Amino acid sequence: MPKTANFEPISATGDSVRHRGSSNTKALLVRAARSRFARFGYSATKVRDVAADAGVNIALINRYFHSKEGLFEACLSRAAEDVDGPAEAYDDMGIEGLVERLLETTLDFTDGEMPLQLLLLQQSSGDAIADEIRRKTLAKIAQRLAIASGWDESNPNKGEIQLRSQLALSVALGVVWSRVSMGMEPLSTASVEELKVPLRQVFKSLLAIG
Amino acid sequence: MPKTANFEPISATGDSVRHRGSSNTKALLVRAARSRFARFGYSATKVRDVAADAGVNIALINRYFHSKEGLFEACLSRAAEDVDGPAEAYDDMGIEGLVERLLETTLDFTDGEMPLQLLLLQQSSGDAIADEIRRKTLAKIAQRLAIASGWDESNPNKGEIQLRSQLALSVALGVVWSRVSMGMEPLSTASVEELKVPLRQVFKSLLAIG
Amino acid sequence: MPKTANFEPISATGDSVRHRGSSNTKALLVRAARSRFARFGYSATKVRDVAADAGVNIALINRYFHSKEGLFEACLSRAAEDVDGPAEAYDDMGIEGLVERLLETTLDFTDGEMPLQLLLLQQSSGDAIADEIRRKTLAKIAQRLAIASGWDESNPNKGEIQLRSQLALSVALGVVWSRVSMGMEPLSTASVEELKVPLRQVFKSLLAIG
Amino acid sequence: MPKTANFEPISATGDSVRHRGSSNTKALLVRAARSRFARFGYSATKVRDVAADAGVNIALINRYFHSKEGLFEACLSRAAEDVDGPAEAYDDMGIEGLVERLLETTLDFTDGEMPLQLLLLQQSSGDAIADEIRRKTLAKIAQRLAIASGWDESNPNKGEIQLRSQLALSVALGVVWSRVSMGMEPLSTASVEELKVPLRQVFKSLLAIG
DNA sequence: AATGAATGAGGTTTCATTCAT
DNA sequence: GATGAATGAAACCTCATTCAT
Repeated sequence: MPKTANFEPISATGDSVRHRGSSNTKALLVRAARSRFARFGYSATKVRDVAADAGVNIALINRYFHSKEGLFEACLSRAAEDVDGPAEAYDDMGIEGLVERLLETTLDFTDGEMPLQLLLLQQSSGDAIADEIRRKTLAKIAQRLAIASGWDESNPNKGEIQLRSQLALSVALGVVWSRVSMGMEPLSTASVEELKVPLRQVFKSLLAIG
Repeated sequence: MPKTANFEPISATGDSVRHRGSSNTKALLVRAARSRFARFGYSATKVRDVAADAGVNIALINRYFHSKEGLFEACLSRAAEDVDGPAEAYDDMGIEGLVERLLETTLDFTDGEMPLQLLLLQQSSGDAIADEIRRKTLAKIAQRLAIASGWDESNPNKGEIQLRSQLALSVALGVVWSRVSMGMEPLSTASVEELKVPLRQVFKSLLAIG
Repeated sequence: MPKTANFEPISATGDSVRHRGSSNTKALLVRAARSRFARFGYSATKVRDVAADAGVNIALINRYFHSKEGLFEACLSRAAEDVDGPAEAYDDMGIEGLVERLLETTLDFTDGEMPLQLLLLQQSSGDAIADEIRRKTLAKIAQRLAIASGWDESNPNKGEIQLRSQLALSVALGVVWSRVSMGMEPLSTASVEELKVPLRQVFKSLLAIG
Repeated sequence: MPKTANFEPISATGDSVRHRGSSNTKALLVRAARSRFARFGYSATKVRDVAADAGVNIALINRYFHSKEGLFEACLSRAAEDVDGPAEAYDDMGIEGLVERLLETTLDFTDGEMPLQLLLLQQSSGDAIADEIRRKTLAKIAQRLAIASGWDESNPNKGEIQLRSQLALSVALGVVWSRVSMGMEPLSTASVEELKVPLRQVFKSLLAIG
């Protein structure tokens, strides 16, 4: 007997009136999908559940995104955009600001969206296009960390800086996974302040090359 | 239309002799299954592919492990055992030895099995029993790190030590994922020596509480 | 993996003005629908494509024809009417005129609508009502051929005449199908004159009972 | 309310025991599928009904034929083979024998399979590969008729002979359709003898060029 | 009257599992 | 004990139809 537990529905909104407005529906679907994709992975996520979470009819997923993979790519693109946004902001923030920003992204002491994005980037659909987006987005994040921490084409240490930036990103991914996806206790429910101190030290030791 | 890439078969053994002895078959299946479960996740793994990798008939999976979830649990148990083995060894190794051991586990400069085990522990089947094994195994690993780094029921810092141990484990998981599963470059192909230096510093800063 | 080719849109009219007057819209829809129904069959025809061909909103199909089957029946009725029109004309045309008329219908050397009508009559929707219309329309055509070629309640050969009339109709259907639907070459692009000679002989041999 | 009548199941065999033997199952499926494809068309045919007709589980269709289109292509290939079989036999039969053979194919006074094959060749799935098979098979049949009736690269009438052969094939297709698919009465239930006379004359007038 | 969003039924396909040899 | 065929549940997707502006 198949047993794959069917994660309980997470109703996004209570009302179930028709005709919510199409621009809104897409956003609702992407949000619901990202949450499931990020936490349960691509193949364990059922489009029916995503539609139920968003409170819309299942056929709208295909109407707007053409397929389950299209929906996944839309989530990834959103993630890529969200990461793209503050690109320039990185440039002149210095190591101190960079580390604080990475802490914020990892520990999410604002609205709770960024960790889901990071989690999502760890999920593969097996589709080549989606995997390319994932890879590029992660590479871009790492590259920004590298640039902000002194990477330069002419820098003799550029190789090491790149490596350390990818390690820093890996740390962020690992911590987010342990907290959000695995729910490791007490890590998951520890206060942001408790975690900031050791993590800040880790990020500094990786990104601040003397 | 992107096609969901169907991961190519990976023959576990070169020979394809029939009737290879039923005791051996189980081990072949577990090894093949662990590889797929760890890399592609539970639901993206097809038992037919596992059987093909192991070179055995698909029905044997159900005969030996009763179900796909049974096979997954068997893989997890193996992982737990592998981790259980040197339990006592941790006790008296001190911070230095502990860090070196964690480096070894993470960077895998021996036989390449440990990273797969860690990766496997990140995969959920959605099954309550299997998830409980995962959770407990991860908790046990973290707890050992904590004990080896000074945790004690009477230690006033025991909370912080526990937290830092879980962070160290999270770092290991994140790095293994980036290297093995994502194949982040150049991190993935960097030499162990290159990575040891920054990672050692990270683990030390987390586990050595002054 | 072969992809089910999605027949390209065929704009029925060049202009795409809105609010083109509801009376005209029905005719546009019927013309577009007949073309698709006749060439691709009932179930392979998508109402969305018909609406696109006609340049009108898809919901109008249901407003005007109540359902896809209603639209199909409307097409059939048009076909029946087109065939009904010159009914009386048949009566006194003699075998010679009859054969010439059948040649014209089959080879369509005027406006190109008749072959579509014949093709349409070969398509079934699976709906009982529509199928009854089809059957009756075909029977009526055959009966006219019979009457024009000497059929009479009191004619001792009336059975054979009816049979031969149905064979003649079958020949017309088969030739139209080969030319228009299958596009059999060089039959499809042969000149009317080339085809008239052998076909005339066929029709005569069937309808002129010595 | 959608009404597309669901053609009643046609049980091929009464018993419903398991494990019929795989080689047999494929044949059962092809036979059941050909019948439905030929009579109702590709898209009106539901694989579930085909499986039910064959008395086997629906999943076996995908196991053996990979997809609905694969099943359709298998049916077409069978038709092509069936037509290929007696190829050489055509060569030395002369016009008389050729006409008799065409009569047999059309009127089917043996086992009732050939008309279904001809009907099947009139059905399109919209798939390019399948359509190519159809086209080639029909072309091959026509070409054989042409050769048997005197076609030759050096024959000055070769163009006309080809055209007349395609017309003869069209006649056969039309008659089969009227009888088998439409069930035109009394044509459909007329005795073979009644139909042979007029049809023989038609085929002769088309294929015997003086 | 006309439109675009939303719906629900039903079709094809996948895949873990079980049966008989 | 081992195998390949067969099964059934459930997933994704399509499409005719209806609602609300």
